[in-house]
Amino acid sequence: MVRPGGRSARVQQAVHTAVRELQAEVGRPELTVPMVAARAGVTPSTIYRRWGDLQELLSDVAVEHLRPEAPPEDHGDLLADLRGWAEQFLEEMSSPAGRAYIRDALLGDADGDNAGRCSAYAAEQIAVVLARAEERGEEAPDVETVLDRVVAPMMYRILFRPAGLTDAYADRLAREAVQGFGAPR
Amino acid sequence: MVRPGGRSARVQQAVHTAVRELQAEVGRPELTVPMVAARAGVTPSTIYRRWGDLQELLSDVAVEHLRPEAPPEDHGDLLADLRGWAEQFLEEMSSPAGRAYIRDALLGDADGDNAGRCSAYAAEQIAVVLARAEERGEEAPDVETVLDRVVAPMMYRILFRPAGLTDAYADRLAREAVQGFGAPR
DNA sequence: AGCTTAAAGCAAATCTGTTGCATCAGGGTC
DNA sequence: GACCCTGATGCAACAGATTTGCTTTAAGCT
Repeated sequence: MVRPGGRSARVQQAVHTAVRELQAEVGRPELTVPMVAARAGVTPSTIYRRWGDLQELLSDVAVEHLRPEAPPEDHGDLLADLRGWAEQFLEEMSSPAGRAYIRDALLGDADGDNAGRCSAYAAEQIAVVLARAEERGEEAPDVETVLDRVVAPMMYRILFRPAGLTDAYADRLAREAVQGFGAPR
Repeated sequence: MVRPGGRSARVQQAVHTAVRELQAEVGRPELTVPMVAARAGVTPSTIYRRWGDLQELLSDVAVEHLRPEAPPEDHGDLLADLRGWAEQFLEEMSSPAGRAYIRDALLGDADGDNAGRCSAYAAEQIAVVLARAEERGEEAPDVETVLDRVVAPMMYRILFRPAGLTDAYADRLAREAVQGFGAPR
């Protein structure tokens, strides 16, 4: 059972904080479970029991970093909203830090839970953009289409070919997703 | 320097074989470097020195698994070729084993070399399909477009939402990539 | 207030990962 | 074909990480 206000919650909080601080201070490659435990004021075995190993812990922390902090900006029309969102997404995710978080999130995640959560974050943001478009009376593709046409290509290139990713690329994907959505099949 | 016929090559071979055998026998979560070393008739320090850690070793082995074994089948036209290739790709990659290999290839790979190699394999196969289409006089998109429209969506879903991936999905992506390529922008 | 139980602390034992030094096998040179 | 040079491997000792059984703590419930 999860006891939200209790000691477990405090421990989780302390451990997460310790991971973030130490990542910044000593760098991820130097991180060890005992080091995190010491900083969090906890014994290593607690961490091993709760998280299994360092990778799962890092995965947890990474997912928190990847959670969007604010809804996407409203630029007045679908294309502009989607372009803005895609540009920002690409910029954040393709940075060395962003790529590290994505890798960590995927890595310590045998069941795919954390990966699914990341995708859900993106889907939520896109859903907001599309809902606004609907309200304005614009024709809009559905979330799945935008995932396929915009998010997937960016993520694929971030993971598999991390060179030459520019705003222009994000723009083009957004444009093609919106304009092509009603195009002939 | 790599000495292809020498001891290094034999060691590499023995270690790779040991990894594959042990993955099948005890499962990947139980794998350890000392275990692999013992099976390969090698000391652990050799592995640590050559590969750094288990993840990099697994990454190496995974990339070999992901190398295509034969050129894509020729079905007589672009759409059929692409559909066939996409279906097969999705089937192989979305299986639990396939996903494990992809994850391993991506994750034990600080510099992104192995990930790049995976993408290059896919790009080669697609280039073959597209070159055939050109020879037949068919209009064909370029490789990058197919990566964006077909490979990226499949890979994104394999990694981030590993549920409900069917042949029909691969079909649809292939169809949209081919028919939409000349569509209005 | 007292009881129940999941989670945390503690400590011993085990195994993984690291490192310095000696040895060995290939490849190149004469 | 015998001889050195280079880099990779073996060995062994060590440091540190991970596991595990048992005890203790504290949150939630009656």
